Amino acid sequence: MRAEELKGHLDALLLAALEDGPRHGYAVIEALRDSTGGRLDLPTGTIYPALRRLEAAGLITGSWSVVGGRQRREYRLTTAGTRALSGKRADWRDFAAMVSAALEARPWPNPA
Amino acid sequence: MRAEELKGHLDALLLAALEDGPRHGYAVIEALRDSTGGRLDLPTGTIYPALRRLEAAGLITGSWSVVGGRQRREYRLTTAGTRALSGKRADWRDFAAMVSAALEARPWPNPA
DNA sequence: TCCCAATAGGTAGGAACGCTACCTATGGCA
DNA sequence: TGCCATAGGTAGCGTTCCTACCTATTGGGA
Repeated sequence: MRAEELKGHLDALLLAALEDGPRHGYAVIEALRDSTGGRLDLPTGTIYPALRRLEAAGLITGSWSVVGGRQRREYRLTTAGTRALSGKRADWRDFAAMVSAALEARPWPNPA
Repeated sequence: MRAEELKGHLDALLLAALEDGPRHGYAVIEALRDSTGGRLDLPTGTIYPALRRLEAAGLITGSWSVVGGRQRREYRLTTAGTRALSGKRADWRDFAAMVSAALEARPWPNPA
């Protein structure tokens, strides 16, 4: 599945992927792929700018490390990020309920 | 609720609002407001361009009429629009399931 | 030995889409 | 008379995600 429709929800997914421990960008991609059964396979050009955006917003912090000769930038949630995640989870539930209601609604229930 | 996160899903909502009969733009806004309990209150600057986009795509057709001295442009689903709606409903369900999975996932299930 | 795939990071530029802020017009009410 | 609700519309902006690139290391296969 393409992520064209993700607009506005990607941040929540990234924060959720970092919830259980620090990860570097490439591992975030794999985590999202795994947690969605392969349906969500995001390109690096989506992930890396998004992580920098979240870092600039103070929701995550990144630090460089070197593993096996390769540079890694590991990100972890900040306190603000943890708070933002729970807010975004609630937003998602509201949003999903709203869209489902509008999509499934019978607009002319013909009240008795 | 703002519709900032609607990107990509607005079309489905508009088509759904037209599913039970033709409506003009203003009535579409009211239908969405009603079917979501007032949570989704979209501005005209969102609705009118979107309806024209759907018309250009052949998913709805519009026709002018005059009601009470006011011009109205009534839109109705085309056959392609009906087909697109059921496709978009399925897309929404897949998308919602995917995001929910990723948001609620326990990425470290610590397999036995 | 050389090249490619996988892993890991990144940028530049563009397209899509919804929003804000406007504008026009009618009918009815204060 | 002026304003609000109804009804249609446009221009331009900002955000965000995508495509298409680029660099670099490690390890395996030809």
